[in-house]
This record gives sequence, C-alpha cells and structure tokens, in this order.
Amino acid sequence: MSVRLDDVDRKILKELQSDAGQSLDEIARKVGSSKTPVWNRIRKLRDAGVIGQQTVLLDAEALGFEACFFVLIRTSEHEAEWQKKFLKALQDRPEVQEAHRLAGDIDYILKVRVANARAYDVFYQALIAEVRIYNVTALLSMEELKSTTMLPI
Amino acid sequence: MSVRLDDVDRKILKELQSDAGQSLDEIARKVGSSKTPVWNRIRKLRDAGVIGQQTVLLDAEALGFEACFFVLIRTSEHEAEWQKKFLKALQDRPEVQEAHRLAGDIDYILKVRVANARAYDVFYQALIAEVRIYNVTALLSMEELKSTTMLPI
DNA sequence: CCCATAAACGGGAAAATATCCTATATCAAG
DNA sequence: CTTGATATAGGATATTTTCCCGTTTATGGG
Repeated sequence: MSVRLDDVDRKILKELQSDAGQSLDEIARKVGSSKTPVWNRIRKLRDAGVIGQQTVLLDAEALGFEACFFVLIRTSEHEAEWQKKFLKALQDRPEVQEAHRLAGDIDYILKVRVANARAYDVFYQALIAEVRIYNVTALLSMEELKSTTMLPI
Repeated sequence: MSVRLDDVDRKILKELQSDAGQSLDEIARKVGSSKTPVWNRIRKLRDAGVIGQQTVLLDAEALGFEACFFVLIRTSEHEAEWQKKFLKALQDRPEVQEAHRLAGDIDYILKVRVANARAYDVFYQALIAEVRIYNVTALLSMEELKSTTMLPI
C-alpha cells in the first residue's frame, strides 16, 4: 500500500509534521512552490490517507500524567474470542496510548500513561480482572529521552 | 508543575487533540462559549507550555515504514559521558520515535520505526558500533492494535 | 450584604488565510 | 514539432484568525 511521493510531497509532509499551523503561503515558500499546487497536493495526500489526524501534542507532565509504563504481556489464550475482548479492553482505556501484538516470547506491549504508580495499579487490577493474562511485566519510565510522532520522510 | 484547568479548558484541549484543524467558532460552539474566550484560553495554554507542537499524524505503512521494533537495552556503563553519547545517538537517528530511561533490570526502551527488518539491522549495527551496550532485545510488532497521542484530560 | 476591583465574556472590525477558479506553463508521447 | 494531459501561478472570494472594546460575571474586603 506504499504511495509514490516526489520530492515536493516529501517536503510538504515534513513541514506539516513539524508545524501543521503554518500557512499555505509559508509552506509553499519553503518547498519552493506556490499555494495552489501545495494545497492540491495536501488534499490528495489527505484523500489517499497518507495524512491522517491533525492534532496538538500536550505536555503530559504539566497535565498531571507523571508516570509512564511499558507493559509486557504474556498470555496463554489465543482464541479469537479472547483477542476480541482484550482489544476492546485496550480501546476502552484512554490511559493506553499504544498497544502492539508482538512476535516471539512476549505477546503484547502496551504504553500506559497515568498520574502515578497508584493509578497504574488501578489500571492493572482492572485489566487482569477483565481479561485472563498469564504474565505481566511493567517497565517504569524514569525519563523520556525522546518522543516524536515524526516519520523521517 | 501541574497546571490548574477548569472544565472549559479541558473541553478545548479535548477538541484540539481530536482535531486541531477546526475553526475557533466550531470549538467555541462545542464547548459552549464564543471565539474570543476560547482564543484567549488557547493562547494562555500555549504560553504555559501545556499545548506544544501542532502536527499531522502520517500513515507509517502507506509511507513504507512497515516495521516497528521495541528495543530493550541493558548497559553496564552509567557514567555521564556515556549517557551523553547515547542520548546524542538517539537524537540523531530519526527512526527512533521514542526513548525512555527505565527503572529496574532493563535500562532503556526504544521504539524504532523502519522500512523492514534489514533496515532495523542497519540501525542496530550502527548503534552498537557507536555506543557500548551490554545486551539488546528487540521485540517486533506484528500489529498496531492502538496508537494515540491523546491524553485523557 | 454590598460595593469595588478584577477577570472573563461576547460581538464586531480588520487583517490574514483557505479555497477555488482560470489562464499559463511544463511535460510526455506520438 | 504538436497535442493532450498535468502541474503551476496568480487572483477573487469566503472563511477564519486576531484583536479591540463595551458588558457581564465572579471575587474579596468591609
């Protein structure tokens, strides 16, 4: 499903990623074009699904989310029914920012943002009460060294 | 450093997170206010650093980033000099989307987005050539079950 | 409880911007 | 070349942002 982009498209995506608030004229100037072609390209990229949500990134700590855990999950259940329940549990919990199904020994990894360790425990207890899980390891983040949503186009 | 927010602030942040492109009038209508107070609140939240970067989220797979690894790192080196070098190596590599220093057994976790397994190996070889690392485990994501930047305000 | 002061609000004007239209330029294939 | 298809630039208009100002609402001291 890989999309064909030229150099101008890549420059536009780079600009949009680093600041989606700047004006078309400004982006056009930076990529060496003018607003109409830039606008047409953005619309196409949006329609093609390359450009998804436009959003603002908030300061988690300033908002009181002072703890971040990576949760490694092993389970012995692999039926569709269980997976459906597990997926729904993840979707329903806003503190789960990321969830991946993994290859290998560990089955799933979650990234969970909460106010503090107590809040994590509440989350954890509720999760294991809702879906059967064989083994859980939580890795506590002490320091966020890097965090970006940018793709190196 | 926790900021005091009222209910209107929270609604505004929720709206901005789910769609930063909508107009002030639209946001104002949704939060039950008018554009000026909303604009003033957004400006304050921006100045306070609560609202950070405004960006677009791109479809990684559509752009050819088809592999995502979580990398668990142990090291025996803990001097400031080593840490500085390691941090710089992470900052310099755009395929590293997240990096956390952890409490406990494992020292660091990275989230790395690349085109494929080969590209990951190039990254890995370059990293261990640049900084001394004791032990590395890579967890390969098979499926992204959930991915959001939204904080549950 | 009342007044004084500060803070938030709502509407509107002006500047900036997005969106779309049209004419021109560029490019690829025959 | 020439021709059709595609991308482009500039401009017109609708929308939006930004800021100003008069009014309303909250707050705190007496």
